[in-house]
Formats: sequence, C-alpha cells, structure tokens
Amino acid sequence: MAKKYWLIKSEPDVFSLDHLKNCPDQTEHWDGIRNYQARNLMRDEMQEGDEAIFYHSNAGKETGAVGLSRVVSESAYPDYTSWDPKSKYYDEKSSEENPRWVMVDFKWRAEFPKLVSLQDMKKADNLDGMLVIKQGQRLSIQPVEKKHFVEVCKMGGLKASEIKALGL
DNA sequence: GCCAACGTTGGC
DNA sequence: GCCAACGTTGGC
Repeated sequence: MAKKYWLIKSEPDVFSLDHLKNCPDQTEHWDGIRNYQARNLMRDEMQEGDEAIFYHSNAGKETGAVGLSRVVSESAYPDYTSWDPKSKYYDEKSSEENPRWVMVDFKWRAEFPKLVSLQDMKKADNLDGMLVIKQGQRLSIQPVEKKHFVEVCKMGGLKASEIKALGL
C-alpha cells in the first residue's frame, strides 16, 4: 500500500518536536489519543513508513508546523496508558483484554528551518482544502494530501533536494 | 483567560 | 434517536 501523509498536533508544553528528537532512537509512542475519529484513522489507516507533519498547537506565536516525523510501528497497537489508573489518559472503559484506544510510534525526521505558522498556511495559495486551516478543526490527527504536505515542507524552508532526499 | 466550535453523555 | 447540558480543544 502506498504511504500516506498526515498532520499530527501536539501542545509543545506537553510534547514538542524537540522532545521527540531527544527520545531514545528519536522515537516515541503517540499515546493519549482519546477521540474516536483520530483513533479510527490510526487504527485503520496508519502504517509503517507514513509521513507526518508535526504541528504545535496552543502555542501562541509558535503555533504551526515545525517539522516532520514518520510512523515506525508496523501499525497501531493498544494504548496501554488507557488501562493504567495512574495515567492521566486512564479510561475505565478500556482494559488490556478489550482495549478501546490505540497508538503508533513516531520517529523524528526533520525540523523546518522556519516555522510555518497557522496564519502562513491560511494565507498560502496552494493549501486550499487542507483540514488544519479550517475553522474549528480540532482533530488531533488529520490526513493531508501529498501536494499539501510537500508545499508545507517548502514553506518551512526545506530545499527541493532535501525534500527529495527525505523520499517525499 | 475568553469563548467558538464541536464531540460526548445521558435523560427522556 | 433526539437534543440539552457539559466538557474539551485550541485560536486569539
């Protein structure tokens, strides 16, 4: 199956692109997704090798796309924080036997030389229809068209040769 | 910190 | 199955 393109949102105070970069093997599991639409996308659509724009939400002037990551788990697997009573992501309706939520692993790939702010994306000519610039779009995992994905990379200051080298 | 958007819950 | 109340997201 052809790889897919995504945008993943994270509040940088909670988990930033730099956090991901500093993880062992620059890889971390993406836990805590508690929205059915986002879960279904992860569970049914995401697979190893998929590319994701890393977006910082709720970050004042820094709100926007900051870099790239990639799915490195084969596919989605149960989010074990959902049945851990000590976790803030605990959900009493989820259990090890019957997990309600899933997660995937993401690996750091690139940091944009410059922030692509939400405003920049809204103003861009070539991003019509991109979900993140729609009003009230709160989904934390969004599918992105490849042409939009590449356009955001360009706006972030990646050179054509670098984009090619990333296999995009 | 405000509040619009919108997802979820639960009474009926 | 409707919909009001409530909770959360996230831009500003």
